[in-house]
Amino acid sequence: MDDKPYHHGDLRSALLAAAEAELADNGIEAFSLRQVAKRAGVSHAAPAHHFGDANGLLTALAAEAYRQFLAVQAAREAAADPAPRAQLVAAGLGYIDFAMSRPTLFRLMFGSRRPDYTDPALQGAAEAAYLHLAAQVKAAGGQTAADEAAIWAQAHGLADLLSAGRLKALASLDPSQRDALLASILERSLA
Amino acid sequence: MDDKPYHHGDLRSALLAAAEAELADNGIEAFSLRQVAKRAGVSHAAPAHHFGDANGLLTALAAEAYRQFLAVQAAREAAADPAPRAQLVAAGLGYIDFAMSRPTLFRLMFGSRRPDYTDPALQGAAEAAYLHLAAQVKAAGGQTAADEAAIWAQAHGLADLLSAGRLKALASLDPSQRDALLASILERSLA
DNA sequence: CTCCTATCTTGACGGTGTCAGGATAGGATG
DNA sequence: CATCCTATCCTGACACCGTCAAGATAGGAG
Repeated sequence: MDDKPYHHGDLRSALLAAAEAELADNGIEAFSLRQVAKRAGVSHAAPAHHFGDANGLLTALAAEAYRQFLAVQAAREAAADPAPRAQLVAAGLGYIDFAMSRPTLFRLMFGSRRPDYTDPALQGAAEAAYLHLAAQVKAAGGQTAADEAAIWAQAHGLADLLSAGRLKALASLDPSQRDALLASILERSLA
Repeated sequence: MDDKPYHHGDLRSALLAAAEAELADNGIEAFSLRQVAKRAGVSHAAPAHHFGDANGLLTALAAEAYRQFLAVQAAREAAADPAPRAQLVAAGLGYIDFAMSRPTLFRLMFGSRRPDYTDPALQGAAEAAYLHLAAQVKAAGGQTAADEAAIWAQAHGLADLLSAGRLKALASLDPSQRDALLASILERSLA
């Protein structure tokens, strides 16, 4: 039984984990800073010192989410054919995989204005994810802004619709079948 | 100067308009039912009788938004080449046009869980928009679920990223140039 | 041992959504 | 025309929320 020392030790990490769990349970609409504090076993005003305000917590969580977002894509790429086009498709599949397995985090990253994108940490993490995609597009032979927009929007659209449960035909497939179909769709957007 | 009669006359419509304005001004995160009531010049509890609760108002607003969403697409189609593939591209451009000109409504429709999709009115309006797209895809020669998903996700991804301001390269173009580029991207997703 | 600073708690404030109960208007019924 | 009746709208209350100010505590620096 953990007694509760006055000083938590690593409250910042605990609050981030509690926030992610709270977000997954109740959705971003019902997000409550006080509930997060209660889940972490701490008073309602404790988060203020680490994150400033509620949006500050969500900003830090979004930054961490962008890092995991990139990690999922990198893991997919490492397991895929090293040919540039195959790597780009693998990145797209990772993009979609993240959205489907962590839908509320994905929505926090792309569908909410609560995170503060002027925050250097978040801006850096989001920029890193974007630059990775841009580099993949260039390596695969893409040269124009249209090439970049096409593949990005294709992956993003699939990710957003699937994570929201709006593509029932694809959502009901086995992961392997679905990946094959998604890969074929992603390849359509390569010039 | 409008005096305020006890009975408003058409409070329901006035509240929907006020809600849309409030949404456009402050975003969905800061949406407040009391602010909407104040903007409509009515007490804070007046909306309850017409919409039940706050999500009820947003549900009705989302249903109306889906109708306008479809109307924008239809207007684009009417002004375009009647060939099936051109019609489908025109619908996609209307999809994106709506998202860029009414970003908060678009986010309400696709990026929020506050509207209640078990509501018959909303379900019907959203279904109508989907069926229109499906019919366009079929008319243009699409046969598989992949064809439908590909064009839908392409349009949706472009719409979502553009309305969120994440595709700066495309957002800075003239509308006519942008439409031409978007059309070429949409056509990539046609098998 | 003492102080000092970061950390956490308690208490308060205005704002929010929702519910209960009362006031009003305008049409339907007699 | 008079009466009722129901939809419409208001007032007041409640619990919850985010944020701020002030106090309590811990653990290291000197």
